[in-house]
Amino acid sequence: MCKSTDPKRALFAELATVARALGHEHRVELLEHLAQGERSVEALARLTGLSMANASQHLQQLRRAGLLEARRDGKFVLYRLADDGIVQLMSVLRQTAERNIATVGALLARYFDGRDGLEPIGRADLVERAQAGLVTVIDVRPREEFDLGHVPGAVSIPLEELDARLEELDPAAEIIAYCRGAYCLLAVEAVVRLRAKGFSARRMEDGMPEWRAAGLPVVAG
Amino acid sequence: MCKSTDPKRALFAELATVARALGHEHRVELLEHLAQGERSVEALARLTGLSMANASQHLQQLRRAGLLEARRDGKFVLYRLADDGIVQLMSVLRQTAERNIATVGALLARYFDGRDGLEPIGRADLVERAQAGLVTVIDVRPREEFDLGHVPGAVSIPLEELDARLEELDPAAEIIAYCRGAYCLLAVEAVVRLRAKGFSARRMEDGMPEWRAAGLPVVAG
DNA sequence: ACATCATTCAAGCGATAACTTGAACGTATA
DNA sequence: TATACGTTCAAGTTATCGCTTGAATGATGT
Repeated sequence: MCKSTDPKRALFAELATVARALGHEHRVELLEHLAQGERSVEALARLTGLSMANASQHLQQLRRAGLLEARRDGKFVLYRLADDGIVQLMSVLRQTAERNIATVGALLARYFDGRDGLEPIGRADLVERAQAGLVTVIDVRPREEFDLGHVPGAVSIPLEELDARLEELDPAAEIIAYCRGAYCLLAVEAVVRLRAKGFSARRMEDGMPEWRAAGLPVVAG
Repeated sequence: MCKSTDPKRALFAELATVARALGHEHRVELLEHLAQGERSVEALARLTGLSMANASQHLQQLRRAGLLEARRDGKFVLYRLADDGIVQLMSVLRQTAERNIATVGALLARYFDGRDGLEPIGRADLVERAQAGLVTVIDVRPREEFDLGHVPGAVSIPLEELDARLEELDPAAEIIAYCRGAYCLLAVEAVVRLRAKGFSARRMEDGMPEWRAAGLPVVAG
């Protein structure tokens, strides 16, 4: 009667295939890094602590699911997200996990609320205040990620250099730190340190991938 | 230096747990049915063709991931989505799959474009034309799903009854059919049959879960 | 109390996934 | 051409998943 059974099942299977690709801790971490821009297998293996072979296999799995694309550049193979919408998928997945998993809520409470009492500043707010010269925006990611794209007007101060470069910062202005995204704690760490030195500091909501996904301007190089 | 490694990994693991719960064809299908409203294990097993024990295990897996909740009603255990946001998660997952998986595109082309040349009508459009009395809206899902909630003014004509009830339909009005969602082909089948009988018919975009998620009014009973 | 029915649990089997190791492939440099 | 290095492939081990079967649990009705 209804001929939909077969193709419907096939579609469910495709959805499941994409979901299964997201269903491993290491692949989520790889995607989180790739949300910053394209990376070589070696760089990803180093960032995640995986063996090359293992990272390569996970990356191929993600590519088979259509989430990643790869291109060759010299002796390197560079992977990148196949689509900007994948950032949105990760974001919705994160929201669901936040709402549904008690342990996530507990972790957030412990690592954000406990260490970073102030609310993060929204992106729209930030643009406004930056134009008014009220805030100094710092990018605390490694410099290579800064070079691949950053918030206009932001200063690159990787977390490692923060303590040594405090004199560059204006003690009168509020300092806004950002990093890779909602679950990247580099900016939280920066805020904690800056406050300990007497600065007024907050972190930006989310991070670079969400900024990019929101269609806001990005400066590279 | 950065103490984020441990909790960050834990968060990635939580995201992966939620994603893994979506990573099986049968669980996607169960969620698709549960997007219509709460269902007993027996009903879900019947709808999906799974054994009771198997369906039960998949449902428990979804519940452990925080996607479902269960309550007891007499001798039945009724499962429901833990959160309306899960519909959104499924929707984004579907969008990603559509963009990324060639086979999904091919399936859609074959089963939608091939059989249903006209574009589906949007929800806003539908509301407007229904108020103007220009269209007849029919709900081709099984009656039990209609009873749990349907578009205001819609007539329940399960697909099985369609051929027998053609005289109820106004040949002058355009007929809009809808069912469970983007991947439910009941409405497509209805449109094909109605056109074969000379009616002017289209399907509504998506289906009941998305209608509900869009905040549009729903009538029950 | 007993029978009934929906659901869950427990055990067992086959299949798949994750990780490691070592070798093979491709590209750049000496 | 030979070497080095990034990447991928292939094989093997361990662990987990999916499904079935049969028994156990929990609520209902006779």
